[in-house]
Amino acid sequence: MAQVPKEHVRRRIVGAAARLFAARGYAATTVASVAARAGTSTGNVYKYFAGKGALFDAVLPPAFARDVKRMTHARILALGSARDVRELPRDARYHVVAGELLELCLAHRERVVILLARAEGTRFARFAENFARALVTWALGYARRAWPAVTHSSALRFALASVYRGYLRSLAAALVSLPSGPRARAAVELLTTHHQGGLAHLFASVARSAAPGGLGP
Amino acid sequence: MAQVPKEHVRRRIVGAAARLFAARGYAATTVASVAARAGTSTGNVYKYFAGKGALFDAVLPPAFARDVKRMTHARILALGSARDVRELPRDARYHVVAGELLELCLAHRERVVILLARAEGTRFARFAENFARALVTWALGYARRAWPAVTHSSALRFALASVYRGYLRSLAAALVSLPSGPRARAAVELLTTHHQGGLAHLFASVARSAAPGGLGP
Amino acid sequence: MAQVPKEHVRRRIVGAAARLFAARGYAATTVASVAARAGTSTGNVYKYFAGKGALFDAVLPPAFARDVKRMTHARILALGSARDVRELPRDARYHVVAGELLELCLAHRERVVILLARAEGTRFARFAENFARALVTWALGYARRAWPAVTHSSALRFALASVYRGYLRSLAAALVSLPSGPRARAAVELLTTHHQGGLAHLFASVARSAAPGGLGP
Amino acid sequence: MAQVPKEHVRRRIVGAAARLFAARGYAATTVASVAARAGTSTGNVYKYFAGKGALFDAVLPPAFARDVKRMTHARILALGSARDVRELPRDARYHVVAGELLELCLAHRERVVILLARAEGTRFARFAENFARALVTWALGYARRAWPAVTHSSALRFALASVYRGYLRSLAAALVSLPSGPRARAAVELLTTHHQGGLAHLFASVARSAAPGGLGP
DNA sequence: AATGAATGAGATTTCATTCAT
DNA sequence: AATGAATGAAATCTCATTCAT
Repeated sequence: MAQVPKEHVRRRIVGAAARLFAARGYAATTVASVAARAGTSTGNVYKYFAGKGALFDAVLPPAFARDVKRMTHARILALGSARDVRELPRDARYHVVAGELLELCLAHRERVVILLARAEGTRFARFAENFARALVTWALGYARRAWPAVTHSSALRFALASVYRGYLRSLAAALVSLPSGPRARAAVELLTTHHQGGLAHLFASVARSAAPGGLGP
Repeated sequence: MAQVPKEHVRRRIVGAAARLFAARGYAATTVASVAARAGTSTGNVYKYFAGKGALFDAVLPPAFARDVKRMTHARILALGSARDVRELPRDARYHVVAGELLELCLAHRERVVILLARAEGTRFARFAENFARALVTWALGYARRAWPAVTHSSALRFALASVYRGYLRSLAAALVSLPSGPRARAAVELLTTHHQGGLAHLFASVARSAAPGGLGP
Repeated sequence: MAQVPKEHVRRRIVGAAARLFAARGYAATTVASVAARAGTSTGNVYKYFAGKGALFDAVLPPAFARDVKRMTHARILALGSARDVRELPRDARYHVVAGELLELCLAHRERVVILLARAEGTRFARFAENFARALVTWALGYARRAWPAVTHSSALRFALASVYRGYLRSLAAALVSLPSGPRARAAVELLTTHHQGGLAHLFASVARSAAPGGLGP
Repeated sequence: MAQVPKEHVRRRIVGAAARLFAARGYAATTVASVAARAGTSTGNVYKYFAGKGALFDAVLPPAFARDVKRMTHARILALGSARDVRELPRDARYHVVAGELLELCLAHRERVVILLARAEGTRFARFAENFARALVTWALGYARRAWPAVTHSSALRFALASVYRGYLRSLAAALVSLPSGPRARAAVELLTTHHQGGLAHLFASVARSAAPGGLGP
């Protein structure tokens, strides 16, 4: 009666792959280990997926990457020229967009980690890098509005790219390491506080044309 | 090849391995590619090193990891309870220690990158993670002195760990991507500005027991 | 599926297998593809046949191979010592036998193709080769009657074997490629004209003990 | 000292592959069996060839197929409108061209077999088919000159294609089965006698618009 | 000491065959 | 009887490691 590949098994395989890809990376994960964790045989994985690549596509559909990129851009645009999020009204578009992005990430923890940090060997190997570059452009656009005195050195571009990559990875790590929703949410808020506080301090620092100076540990 | 002194060949192999491990990661680097880049043969690599693992140990001696850890700890301790680095006198111990750490990283770019971001498949696979955990402990110790009102939730511990991992990775990326010393230095300063500004904002935010609020893009 | 009589399903499977074996060869045909084309499941194929080998036996029973061999031999014997088929009377035994062989081949196109050209991997892998060898013996027997001057060199034996293999394969190709009966018949006649004309020329040439000389492109 | 992959081993591998491909076909030959027959290991084959496909390319370079095609065409063109090769003078271009083609085939026995009959699974899978089609066109061009009364039915085209495929295969078989040069030469001459005699008979038969009639066994 | 050819274990993928439903 | 998911052996290919020269 099994006319269709059992959705149950399929989900187990995708789930096992997502966990292993997120933990060890795509290249370092063997199909055999995915099968074992999914409680099936290596050969059977190929009943459901044409190959390791197709399995990856099932774990991380290309559309997902586009969504993450689009929503992140939207969040930056929604800031307008506000220097501090707290200036914005409770019902500002920013809060809606930021909330949606957070929900997306919470709902797809492993995917986010894989996309941002474990995609070695896949078409997304350079995604985090390219994404960070896009974020820099968007962030500098924001800086032009909110901190007009900021000058755009190549070191600044580089630092911003790193900062964003780190922020993204941190979000990914929080999502995958904290299984409970509320704790993950709390961590994401703290990370965002740090990230945005750091950027404000960085832009202020650069705007003063002063030598940058640190504030903490 | 009797013209080439033994030590010279050894250094060439270690150098080639360092570059390739830093660029592609340990697991994705083949011994053959190391030999080719070092201008020797695969077989000869095994005359100098017992195996790929031993080659890795030569590239990244355990002592190096300890040094990075120790010096980073020293830098945090040297902050004392200063909330802003700019409060400290020009000749404060902090500046000495921070300078030394920076020099160490600049002098061993590839090692730092490998240690923090390309150690998949080696004994240091989890180093960055563990290191970040230690940093959290030290950072919370600092927070107790500088921001006594800060409470230690597990979400805070987690966020701090992520923040540090991101900071370390960013430093690593700057070191490996910016070959010129001055540009690397500039980027490292900007990254540190962001990092410390973010932490100050984070601790202040937590200390106010207020909901955390962002400041930037 | 209780509506479908057992024998009906069996025939569908054998038919699908025959078509696929003839088109791609035994080895290159998967049981799954046979099942799919037969409109049933792989598992069910094994309800009717013990394995892929048994399925092949059903498609091409050993008796069929014997029939082809016997009738071909009969056709040669029926020639007697006639050098040209046109010498024979309309109602000569030869015409009966040749007609029967043609009908057999037309009625079992796929089987003939498989037997002569697509049996790689089966017990009939060398059938065409052995058959051709037998044909050579029979043809030399005929030559002794019709062209007594012909001498039996090993090169002649070999050439005859090849000629027969080619002729058989050509028949097979005509049978499988030309679905319409009349066109297949026309092609078979042309092939036979070529084949017999070629043999007559060959024997005449050898009988003259002259260096063989060609006549066409 | 072994700066270059040993030509000796390379030749052994190519030789073993040529023999096995010719005997069993490309698809049915495993790399392991090639290695075993070459007296080396599976893995080592990949030191010399990028993969099974590259090994095939080494056994049968694409240029070889072009040569066979070109020279065969030249042989037909060199016939002009002669109905019988024996009409041509001893020093006619035809004899030169035919001799060259024969030498090529004798020098590359296995290649010819593989090209014409054992290329399943390679880019040459349909070579024999396409080649035969080209030969038909050339042969009909010749027929227009030498036998102007011949009409071109589709059955004739088909029969000619089969005849040529058979002829080519026969040549291939002669080349690979008869190790001694003189015997192979003798067989090839007999095959050509049969082939050309058959064609002459066939064209004459069609030209008479009479029902085709056979002449032999 | 140096070379690079050779080895063999392990990864991905295919498919004949089995088995639970 | 029928289904198609599951299995596992075998094929292609990669690469750390060894070995003859």
